[in-house]
Amino acid sequence: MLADYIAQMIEEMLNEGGGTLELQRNEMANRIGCVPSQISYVISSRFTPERGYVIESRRGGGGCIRIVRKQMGRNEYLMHFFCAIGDSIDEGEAIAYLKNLLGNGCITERELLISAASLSNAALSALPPSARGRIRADIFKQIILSLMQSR
Amino acid sequence: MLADYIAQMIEEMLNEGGGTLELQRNEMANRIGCVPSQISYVISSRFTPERGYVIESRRGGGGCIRIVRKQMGRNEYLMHFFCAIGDSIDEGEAIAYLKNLLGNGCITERELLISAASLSNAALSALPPSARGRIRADIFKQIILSLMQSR
DNA sequence: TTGACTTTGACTTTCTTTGACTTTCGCGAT
DNA sequence: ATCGCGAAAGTCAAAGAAAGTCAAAGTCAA
Repeated sequence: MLADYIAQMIEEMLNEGGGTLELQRNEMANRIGCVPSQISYVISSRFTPERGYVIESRRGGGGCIRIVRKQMGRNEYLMHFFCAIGDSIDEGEAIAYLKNLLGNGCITERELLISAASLSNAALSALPPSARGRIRADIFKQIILSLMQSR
Repeated sequence: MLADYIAQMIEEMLNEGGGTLELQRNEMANRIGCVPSQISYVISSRFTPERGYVIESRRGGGGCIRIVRKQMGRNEYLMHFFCAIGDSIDEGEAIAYLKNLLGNGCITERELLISAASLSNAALSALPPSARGRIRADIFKQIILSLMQSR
């Protein structure tokens, strides 16, 4: 299958590059002989943050896509929280989780403050209260994913 | 890419000059071998006030462009951002701000990642796109307030 | 047969490059 | 003083170069 072939190709390039890689979508699609969006598809379906990859890109002339593989470690722990959050969470519960993460050395005091600020009712005050839990859960999950990616 | 090359060049000259720099647009374009407006483009796209640069210029004979990298006190700096955010902000702009904060030592790499996660479209995907800018601005402001409190 | 995963391509958005045209400034001639 | 000229820099829009998005169509296994 094409997608798997491309994924394997990217994997190899990542190995050569010691875990990082910059590619040009059009150029690569050309070499392989597929449409450019196929490359996008492979990256978005296989090289996700959940699987430990960080993706950045730039459009326009000289644009490129950069893939970085982060090595997993104490990330099962974070994944546990990720799952525990569920579809919705209130501010108090979120702060309890953050304190837990602080206690386990997953985040620093300042990181807790920043996260708590992002998840606060103050930050979400423009939303109807009924919508906040849902959005807060989404934000919290993104934060945890970012923690899994860093260091 | 040309623009990046020029930007890097300016950055170096800025370092040599201890944070200030005067250049002549035509003369520089000539040296590089590009059209003069390319210099203007680089300056307006990369050396913006949002990123902490002040630009002045003089036209006419012997005219020049002067670029100053300004450093501010931490809280003053943070307040500047707080105001700059406005009522609404998109993800790209928010990330540019965060990178600036990182560059000025106001936040760490990990704190950038956490903040970027909170402000990402992914985190706000449950909201209609038209509402995201507004909420993102609120969250960003709360984050900045939390930074002003800590340390 | 259905549902998840792939493949494709048309269309959109973002960033870059270029050049024509405008505005401003300093200076020398009047 | 001031007028006019030439030397800058500013502005803007068109064209070009990538990457992103999305939905329709295809494939394949349960």
